Amino acid sequence: MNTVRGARERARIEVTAAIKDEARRRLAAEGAAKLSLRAVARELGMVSSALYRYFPSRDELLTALIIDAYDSLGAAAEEADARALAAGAAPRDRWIAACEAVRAWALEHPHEYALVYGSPVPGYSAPADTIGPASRVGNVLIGIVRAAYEGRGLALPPLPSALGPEAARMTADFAEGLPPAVVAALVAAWAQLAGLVSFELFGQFNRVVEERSAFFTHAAGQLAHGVGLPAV
Amino acid sequence: MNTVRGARERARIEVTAAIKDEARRRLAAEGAAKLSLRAVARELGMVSSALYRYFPSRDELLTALIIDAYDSLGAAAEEADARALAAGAAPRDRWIAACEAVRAWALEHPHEYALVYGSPVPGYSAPADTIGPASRVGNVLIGIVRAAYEGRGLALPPLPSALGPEAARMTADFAEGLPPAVVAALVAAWAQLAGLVSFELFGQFNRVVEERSAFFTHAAGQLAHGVGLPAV
DNA sequence: GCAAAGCAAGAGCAGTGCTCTCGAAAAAGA
DNA sequence: TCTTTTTCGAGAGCACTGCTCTTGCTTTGC
Repeated sequence: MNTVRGARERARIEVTAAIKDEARRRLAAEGAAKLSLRAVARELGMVSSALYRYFPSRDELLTALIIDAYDSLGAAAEEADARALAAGAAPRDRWIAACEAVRAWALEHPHEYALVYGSPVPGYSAPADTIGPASRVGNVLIGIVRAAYEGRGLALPPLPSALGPEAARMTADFAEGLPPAVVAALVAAWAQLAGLVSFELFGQFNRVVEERSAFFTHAAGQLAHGVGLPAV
Repeated sequence: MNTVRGARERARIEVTAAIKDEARRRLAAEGAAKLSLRAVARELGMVSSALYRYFPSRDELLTALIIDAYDSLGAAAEEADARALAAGAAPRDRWIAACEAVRAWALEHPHEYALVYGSPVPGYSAPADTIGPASRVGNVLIGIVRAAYEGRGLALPPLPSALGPEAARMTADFAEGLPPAVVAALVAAWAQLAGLVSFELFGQFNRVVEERSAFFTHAAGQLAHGVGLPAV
């Protein structure tokens, strides 16, 4: 099923890719709000109605870009962790490396980051095709913590009883084998990481934090501590 | 300067308020992306060009809504903290109360929250009139930590030396008297709080966290611990 | 009482997302 | 190989957007 049938099918794949590329270019230049199908079509030398053969609506185009962005961000985190692992880094340093990779990717692709972690029109529920790519960053973090845990265990204060069942469910769902308290801390740390990156990217740190890079590294270390990663 | 001069000035104030109210209504109903000046004008029985006498552009209208949202959110946090304080709550419980007030406000006004803490078109720098209202929530958090510090001091691990000058500058800028390590942790916690709320609001916790409320309270407690607030 | 300023209305421009129809080209079936 | 079906690009068109400019009317300040 991997073979491309005919010239038509091949052309379709190429045109679809060209549309996404051009859309990504315009996204990087002007942001999601000003991304217009007509402008993309114009730049590609086609008429706007022709574009609807490839994407049924502007939102569908954006969804495609979102999936690609999740994948790109996830890959960046995975690669950074793999590099740290190959260099023999301790779990805490792998964690920080992964966090810094997320931040670096976000700074390089601010509008794409905003697309995935900014405000996706509250109330909007992401289509199912996004949930796989969306979890890649989370999985990297889980993997790091799991490696640390399997090495020598992790010391974390016990969960309040109100959260016991919920943490157990989360553990069963996507982090089997880890202590529930660690999983709960992990999910929170994931959200907090995004908060740090978003604040820097969206200007909330203007006039507040100047040494962004050093500050972020320190905060990432705090997050590592929060999920129980030992300082050494 | 508080007296309203004539009927014209009074009318101007009323119309301006009516425009903002209607815009807020449409914002809550459909989100910022679909907020249209023409629709607001239509609903108010005026023609779209008339609206430009009150707001020079759509972005200016949104900026006005942003300022109001910051103020409303800040007031909610301040009130929650004042209530907790009046009830004799310990700093940690005041902290959690303030965090929960932020979350509750966000859940009640999702689109307005998205307007201020979502993606404000990266690269856009907030106009100066927003920085006052924007810092109200931060000031609440600072006040709580300050009360705890002045009571009995706070134990926090020392800062890495790379962050010393930056933390000292932040301390001098908006949290005079607190230990720099606490101020750095405070700023990070503020961003992390927003990350937690944003993730819940923007659907990132779909299929991940179910018991949102209990989870948030637990995470807020972790944040309190991170800034050094004692558990008792 | 009168000139100046403030205001609403309307027309108009350039742009948008999206739909529909039509003719040409490619693919599939006979 | 010839015919039918599917796929595609182009163009016109609809309803909408932000925004500007001009035209009169009303309120204000002198």
